[in-house]
Amino acid sequence: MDFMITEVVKGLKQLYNQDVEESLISIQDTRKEFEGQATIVVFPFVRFSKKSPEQTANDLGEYLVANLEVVTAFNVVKGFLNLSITNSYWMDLFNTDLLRPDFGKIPSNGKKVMVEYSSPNTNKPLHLGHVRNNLLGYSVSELLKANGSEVYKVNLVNDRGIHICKSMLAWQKWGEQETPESSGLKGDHLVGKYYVIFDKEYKKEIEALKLTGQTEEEAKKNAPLIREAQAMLLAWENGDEGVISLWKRMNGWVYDGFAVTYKNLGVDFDKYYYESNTYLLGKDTVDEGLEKGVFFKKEDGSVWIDLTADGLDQKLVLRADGTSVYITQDLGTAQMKFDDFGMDESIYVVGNEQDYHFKVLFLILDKLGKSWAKGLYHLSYGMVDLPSGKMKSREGTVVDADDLIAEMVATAKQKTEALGKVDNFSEEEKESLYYKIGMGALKYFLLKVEPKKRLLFDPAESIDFQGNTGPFIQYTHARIKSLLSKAGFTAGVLVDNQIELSATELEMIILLAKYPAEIAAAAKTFSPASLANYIYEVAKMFNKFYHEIPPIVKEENEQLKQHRLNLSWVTANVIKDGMRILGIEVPERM
RNA sequence: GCAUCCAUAGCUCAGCUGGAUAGAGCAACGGUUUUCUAAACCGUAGGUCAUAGGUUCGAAUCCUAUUGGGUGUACCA
Repeated sequence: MDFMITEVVKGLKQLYNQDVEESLISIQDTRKEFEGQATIVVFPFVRFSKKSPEQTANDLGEYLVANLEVVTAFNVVKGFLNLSITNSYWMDLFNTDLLRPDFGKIPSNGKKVMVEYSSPNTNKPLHLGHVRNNLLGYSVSELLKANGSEVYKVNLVNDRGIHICKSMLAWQKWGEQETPESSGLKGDHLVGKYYVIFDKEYKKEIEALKLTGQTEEEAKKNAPLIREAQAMLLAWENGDEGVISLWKRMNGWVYDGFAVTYKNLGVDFDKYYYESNTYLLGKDTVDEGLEKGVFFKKEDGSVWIDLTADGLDQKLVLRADGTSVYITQDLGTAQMKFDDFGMDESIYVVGNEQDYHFKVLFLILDKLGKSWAKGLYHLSYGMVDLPSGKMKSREGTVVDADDLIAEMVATAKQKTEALGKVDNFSEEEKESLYYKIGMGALKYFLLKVEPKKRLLFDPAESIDFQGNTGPFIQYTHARIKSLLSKAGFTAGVLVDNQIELSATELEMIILLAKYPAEIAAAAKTFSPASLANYIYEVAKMFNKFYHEIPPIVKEENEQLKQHRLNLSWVTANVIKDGMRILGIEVPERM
């Protein structure tokens, strides 16, 4: 439609002798109730046309009909100029653009982007909140790749700290040498079990201390368990061999467990970073900031930054004893990541409870004069809520990722079997299909919602297989595949551009043609959700088309048959490719 | 208190840089299968876009205030 904008600019120049920015011209789809396919809003032009909106639209309409061959007619409704465009224009577009095997592939834009996501703690298994993070991180990565960027996916593992020591200590005390092998538990679940035990015992100690007259706060500080955990952390930092080897052993169990969950989720990483390696970073950056006068030192030796002029608070960046806080290592890690990859943009996929932290982090890096600071972006997403309230991992009231996956696959199995369409599938094919459908439902459900919005997850009712869902889209794809094979479709056969198009066929071409623009728009806003909703539109449109025309397989007019198959083929390609970006597989049959 | 995000149909969500009569799905009700997969399609019903102002030819969209909710405001990570 770019040629249309160019022509409108020329027309306005000729009609009213006015130069107009292209951005002032908005071309949109004509609403169904009116004649035409493209609509130009003329209100912005009346200022210089000095005529009524209707008259202005008429002038422009006449100009376009006279000067553009593809525009055959126009009508004016209020300030809206509706243009009728020849079918052959759309057919040419379809033939030369959409039918190309590489339709939807966007050439490289030369940008390097890092996406950091997942970032789990190694003291407990992954839960539903992590699932949202992982799916978002993975699909945003794929989205940016599809838009022509070079993407590095990294996972910064939080493998040290007091919370890790809690699991370790509890295992030491009550674990009786239990291992994943001896217990049959997945490694991350085993470790998580001891994290919960720690919390339970810790709470008991607090209650006991409160009975002796201590306040809640004192009791929390003085409980023997927490003191032991702190001592363990200190020993760890001092390189105590016993603690380190226990740490390695238990972390190993967790990684084995995570590997399984990641595989099931279909996510992967180009590089892992570990906080046990990065937690001392950032002190150089602090020195740098002091030199540049960005930071200042208080009498006690602690280092701060004053952000009150930016509407934020004073923020500690280094303790008086010289040890790091959270933001210290994030400053150092940001520098290290840039030194490693030299990326133009860096996306942090982290929940919205850390909005403030990242605001501060990016602001500090900018004040330090880091040229790359403007390429940093916090992809913030809302929490996943349950009808019963919040998930609390310490209390074990979470929706566990592995349980959820298993449940989804089981539901897919049950629903598929009830439909009785898989009788001629092998056992292996069945298992693979149930997995694809179950995960498709889960992934689509989580991804179709705008990241920054909170998401309500009702295990009993939320996951559906009808309507705007993953399986609906998968089903549409499978249906097209079945159609193409029954009809003996060959790709790459062009149909004469004079062929008659139905209203739905025309709508489909227009919708499908938007695919590359949809990818670009979704990439720009880091939002898989908009792409997900677009794919749904495509699938819905196909189903409508499929129902309102007679069976294609039996169509005797070869041109018509080939054209309808072409249309189906492009639809299937767009669905498959779009779903791939979302990290969702589409089966060939279901 | 301050900061920040959110509020659209009974429920879950769309609604692009302001554009025409605000759209889907689920749930409810009715219909469609001797023809390519009915996990589909068609129809009915369902709305004061939280409230009140403002800007504009035009506001769900932008601005201000108010209400309700989430999150943050740690020398935790």
